[in-house]
Amino acid sequence: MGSKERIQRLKEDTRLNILDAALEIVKEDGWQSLSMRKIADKIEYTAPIIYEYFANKEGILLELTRKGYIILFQELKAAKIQHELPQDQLEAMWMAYWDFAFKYKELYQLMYGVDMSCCEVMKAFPEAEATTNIICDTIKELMTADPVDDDLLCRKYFTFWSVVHGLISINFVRKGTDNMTNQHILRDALKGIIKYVND
Amino acid sequence: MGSKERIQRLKEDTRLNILDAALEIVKEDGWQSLSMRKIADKIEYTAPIIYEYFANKEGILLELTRKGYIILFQELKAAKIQHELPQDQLEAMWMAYWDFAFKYKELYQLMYGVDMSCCEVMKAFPEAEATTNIICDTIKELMTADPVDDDLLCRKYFTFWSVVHGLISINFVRKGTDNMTNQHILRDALKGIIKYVND
DNA sequence: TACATTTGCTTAACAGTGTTAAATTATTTA
DNA sequence: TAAATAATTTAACACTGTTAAGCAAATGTA
Repeated sequence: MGSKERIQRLKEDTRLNILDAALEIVKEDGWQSLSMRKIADKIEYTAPIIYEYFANKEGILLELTRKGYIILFQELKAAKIQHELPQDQLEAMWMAYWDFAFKYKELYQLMYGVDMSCCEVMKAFPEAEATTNIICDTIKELMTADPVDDDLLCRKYFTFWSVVHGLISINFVRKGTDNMTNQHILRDALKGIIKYVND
Repeated sequence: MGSKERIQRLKEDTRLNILDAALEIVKEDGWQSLSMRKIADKIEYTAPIIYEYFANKEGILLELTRKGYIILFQELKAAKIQHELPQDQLEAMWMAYWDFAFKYKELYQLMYGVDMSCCEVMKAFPEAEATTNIICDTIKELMTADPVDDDLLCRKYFTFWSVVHGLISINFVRKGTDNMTNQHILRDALKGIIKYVND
């Protein structure tokens, strides 16, 4: 009677199907177009069964947000271990962050969109904190002061984040500008901040 | 028979009332909560009459966006004329931009929100272009090369914008951090960019 | 003044949204 | 096979934006 586990596996399957379907719809027609009935259509069920897998629509969005942070963290990690020096690691990680934003545009919009309640998400998800930490750790290594001022570290992280996020936002909004130019701006800006990380 | 004009004035009045009501609702409960029926309630009418003043809901949002750009431009102008040197003007203008974002938080969200179709708005509104121009003009004055490379100018403007917008986004999301600290970060970052505007 | 016309506004309706409760069907258990 | 349980759907509610039809009051015309 291992059918219990088989059923459990099937349920886990449709749970993932729901998330996949949701992301697919968003990729096709944007976040605004996402609806419970459309998801149900895609997985060939009716809307109410989704509520057996998620508390509500926000539950789905939250899970996708979590998924986004997990992917982002992996990409940051992969970028980091390819370099030795902290300054190189830092640059590589922010470039990876940049790449993530465009490779998983929809997830990035969900994670950092103005309309979303990122504030609560940050606290709720260890995954979100992990991405912050892996970067802050590297900045810390780069800072010469001992002990490192946590407040200053935080400010440095914000400076990085704002520059990169700002550039990404600009790119989402103004699709006209070619990606190469902006990547150039980004790299220049990063080098500048890294250079003056101790001031 | 000046009643024609009186009626015209009344119509213009309710048009403005609709915009005011919309903004008020958003201030109270956020953009997500804004609905045609709520607007109608506030101006003591029923929903369909709104369509006599605006094509649809997006028409209202577009008009509010326009309003936002008009205000922003005025604030930038006011900041600019209080200084002589271009570098001081530039810093003052970006600080004014920062202040605008928080003073008119809802309008800023509408103007630069990720979900909005800013791309078309930028082209459609002369008001949006005016704000870009007043800043670009000042950057131009600061650039020593003659003739100024338009592409480089554009990149410089983007650098500024991304830093400021990024910091503002962070502040909207992480309300915990105190405003003073971030304003300090902003001023530092601005001075840095201004210093290295010719490289 | 009496009738016709236009205007202002509302009610009703449609298609869509998220969500819940009841009804139904299928599956498993005894 | 009958009872119990699980899986799934249908129906409904309260919303959303938006449109068409209807009504009532103001206006123009004779």
